[in-house]
Amino acid sequence: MALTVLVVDDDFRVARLHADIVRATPGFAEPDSCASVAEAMRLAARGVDLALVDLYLPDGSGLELVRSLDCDVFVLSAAAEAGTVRTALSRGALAYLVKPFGAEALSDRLGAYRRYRALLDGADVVQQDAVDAAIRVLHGQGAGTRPKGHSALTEQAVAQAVAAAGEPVSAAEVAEQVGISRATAQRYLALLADQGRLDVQLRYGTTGRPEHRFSPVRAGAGPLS
Amino acid sequence: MALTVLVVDDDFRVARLHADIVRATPGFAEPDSCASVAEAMRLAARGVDLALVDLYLPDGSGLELVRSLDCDVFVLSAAAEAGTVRTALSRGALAYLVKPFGAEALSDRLGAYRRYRALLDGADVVQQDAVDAAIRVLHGQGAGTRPKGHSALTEQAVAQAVAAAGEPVSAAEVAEQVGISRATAQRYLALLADQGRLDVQLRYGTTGRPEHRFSPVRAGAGPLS
DNA sequence: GATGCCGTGCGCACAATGCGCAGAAGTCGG
DNA sequence: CCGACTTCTGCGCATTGTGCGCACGGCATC
Repeated sequence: MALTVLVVDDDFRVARLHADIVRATPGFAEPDSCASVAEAMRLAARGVDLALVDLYLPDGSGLELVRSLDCDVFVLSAAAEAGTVRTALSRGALAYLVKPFGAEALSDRLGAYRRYRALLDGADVVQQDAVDAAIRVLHGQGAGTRPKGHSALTEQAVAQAVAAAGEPVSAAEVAEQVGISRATAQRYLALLADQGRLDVQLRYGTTGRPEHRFSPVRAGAGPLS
Repeated sequence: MALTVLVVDDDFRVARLHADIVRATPGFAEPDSCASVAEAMRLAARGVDLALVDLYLPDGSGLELVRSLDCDVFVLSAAAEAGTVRTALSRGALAYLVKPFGAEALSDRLGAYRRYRALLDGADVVQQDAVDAAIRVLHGQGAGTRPKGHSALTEQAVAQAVAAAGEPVSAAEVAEQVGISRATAQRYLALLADQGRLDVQLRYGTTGRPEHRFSPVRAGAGPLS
């Protein structure tokens, strides 16, 4: 039985992006989308397995919605205050993704959620082992499969350097920032771009090969220019 | 700052047992106890970090209490129906322990909760990797007992060597300090890092695989004992 | 004394990095 | 339009460190 998902985001482009990811993930039905607390409550009342909730909503608090919904919830939000994260988890969010994130990050967690449901739905009564296993499945290696020659720590450092830069940066600049070689920075930046997590622009105007400049993919609120 | 805990169980013997476990776990204040939903709401309103909630309560549903409480919640219950587990987690339970369980099971999870709080309280704004790390600390390996092939004495010696170093250290340095092999030091350091007790940095700059360097996790506001 | 389990060390496969360079991808001038 | 030149990217290879399977010693149990 395919799992039903409701995408709750007031930016229709973002909602569509997330719906596309759900659609592309095996085991999930065609997702619904809506843009407000009121509409989310109405659609969820029809029965839905999982809601993907942005915390910034026009008619109320996403955090309050997390508490009010009777279905499972993932929070997908640009809000990265530690207190917000804790409150969301405390109110029942089973996952918290900080925007911007790559399609694979969400897809992986959807896959993990499906396995979590399979473990708990497969039995009427569970032992402690099964409870622990289900929770671990849900929260296990959520990071995407990484090719050989790439380390999780270096990938994080590179992604953070780009995010912190506030403007497009070159491989050389990231290399200096992180303390790695230009070639290694280049490899990671290319990987992140391939995963859809970074945008690439070319800087023309000087002699020689144009420089690749990298910036975070914008999936947050506000119009894209 | 010691974390405050409220034990909610209508069996006073069980409540006392759980309170004793909390009392015996470092980093927690003298716990409060109560035996009903009404009393739990009243005591929690004064501010409490964590409630340990039994689902069978005389004046109402423990599951409803989980949703209503504004603090973090662990469910400790003999109720082992899969649907109940899912509902509890969906309503915000950060952990679910099926009665009867050993003192160590609860004590380990309290320790994991403390590290989870330290990770999230230690920063105003967090990155995705910090969110993931905090969740892993709460639900991952760190939540359980020590795996096979690890001794408490060695673990302690390794942790002390890192604490005493005053700067990030490599596995080879810890091995030399403690008098164990590099591979064994590596195993313990990796475990402690997975448990959220140590930070890992990579030392770049030479050809070959970068060296993992370990240091104590920077605690959040207030000293952890 | 035999057996099984636990924790450790050993040794090695391989993961992840930097180096250096070939060549890709531009600009510029004739 | 084309060749020369510049600047940058991508990649093969050597290097260094990690992670893991397995053997072994010690100890507890029968």
